[in-house]
Amino acid sequence: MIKNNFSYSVSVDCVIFGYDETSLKVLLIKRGVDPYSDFWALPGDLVHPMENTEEAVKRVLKDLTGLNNIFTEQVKTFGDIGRHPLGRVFTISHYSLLKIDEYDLSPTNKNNSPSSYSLEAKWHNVNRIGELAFDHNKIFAACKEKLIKNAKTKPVGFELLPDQFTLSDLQNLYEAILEKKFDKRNFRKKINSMKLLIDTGKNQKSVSHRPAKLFRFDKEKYQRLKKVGFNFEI
Amino acid sequence: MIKNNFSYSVSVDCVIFGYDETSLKVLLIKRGVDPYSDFWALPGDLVHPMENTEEAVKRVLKDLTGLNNIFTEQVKTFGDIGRHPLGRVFTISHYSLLKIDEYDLSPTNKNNSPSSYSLEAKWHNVNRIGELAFDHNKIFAACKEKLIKNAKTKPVGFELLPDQFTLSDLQNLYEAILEKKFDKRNFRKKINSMKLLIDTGKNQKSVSHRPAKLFRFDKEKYQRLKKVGFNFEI
DNA sequence: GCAAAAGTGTTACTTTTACACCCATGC
DNA sequence: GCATGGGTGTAAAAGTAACACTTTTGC
Repeated sequence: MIKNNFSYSVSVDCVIFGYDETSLKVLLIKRGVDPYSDFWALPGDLVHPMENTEEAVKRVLKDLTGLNNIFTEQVKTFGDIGRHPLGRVFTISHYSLLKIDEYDLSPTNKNNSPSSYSLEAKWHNVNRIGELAFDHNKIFAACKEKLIKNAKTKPVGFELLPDQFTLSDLQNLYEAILEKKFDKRNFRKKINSMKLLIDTGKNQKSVSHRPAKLFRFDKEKYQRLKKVGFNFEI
Repeated sequence: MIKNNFSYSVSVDCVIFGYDETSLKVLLIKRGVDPYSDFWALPGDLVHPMENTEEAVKRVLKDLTGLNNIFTEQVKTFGDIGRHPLGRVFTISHYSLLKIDEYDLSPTNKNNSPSSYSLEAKWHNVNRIGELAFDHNKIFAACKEKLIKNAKTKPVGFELLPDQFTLSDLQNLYEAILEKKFDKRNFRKKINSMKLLIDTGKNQKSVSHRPAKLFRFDKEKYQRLKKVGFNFEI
């Protein structure tokens, strides 16, 4: 047998999380081709010869959502023998966080062109996903675990919220990610003590209760503080 | 151009840490072949067609050290265009922790058969490594960062110590990894409160000061506690 | 007997937790 | 005027940080 060291394929897969003011969601595509035709799967694609891994991820996300500015982080690479029926395919998994209001998936949203492999894309509650294609359940689990871990120590939550949000939005989001309830006053005390939110001066409109203040996350200040050794922590 | 989706190569690289009672070390090999002949590099090898990623890692570690039981964790995959001069090679990096007393590298140690690519293997102080082959400096940095992060919240330190160790050994190790001094009494109080050490009843021998007690880490108890929600933390 | 590291408790300070009522708005 | 979620402070408890002297051994 002639030894050929260049006979593998490499793909990226994205676990795209969103938050719809109620629960944490993941964006899955329904495959339209074999293998695993009609199974729900993670969006992904082969890494092209002339692009870096991160570029492949950005391309997959752009093609699926139309958005360029999606937060992304590499999680883990899966490459077991037999994980793909067509050959040895390693996949570098990532989790991505998108502001669901910037990509409000609806049946009429024409941005939505999942990819040549897929028929449709749909948000799924993270606690209610069934059997996925390939080893995607394993990949999803690893990415969810990483999101949870990161949420505790990095301000990733803000990537899932609209630019302006209320303190209750923020608390509800963290309760959804960490699957844990917080005391309202203690939660606000902690957030407040970090001094990373900017009061926009605006309030909620047309709510049938006292309107909440709207805040923005001060990303620049966070970057500065981080360099000086500050640690975000929920 | 005919599109061939199976034209990449995938390797594993290992950042092997050790601790010699003084400082944190990393085991590097000196390359004996081009590219980067005579450069120090991370041990690694291509993933063979009929082995899983983890098997490739175990093989690399076994070939280099003769040891089977080395703790290992996947860190990050590097696959930029041009990172390898011979083609598109993705490398899945890992950090590994070994008890340096089980592999006491000396010029006469005949276990030491670094690999077909290399001339010699040598421990380097983690703070004094020069320019490495390929993008190995970047890989090393990522793995060191992950080790530091894990050391704070998982009992990985014990993988670097002999089976029996003193509390000062443990403190010195954590001071070396985290580059930070601890108060002796507070450190012991914290370790003690976790109740994860077994007093062997034995003491140090032939030291010209009061001999310290020797302890072992209770791995089984830790596994049990972890399931019930216990979190290790230094 | 002296040098060297082992071992050991108490107090101040900081952080975390628990908890209940008034406020602004829409209907 | 009532239902709804928004907004606020205080006290007890737990955890963390600072600190100094006695003990045991080898030489």
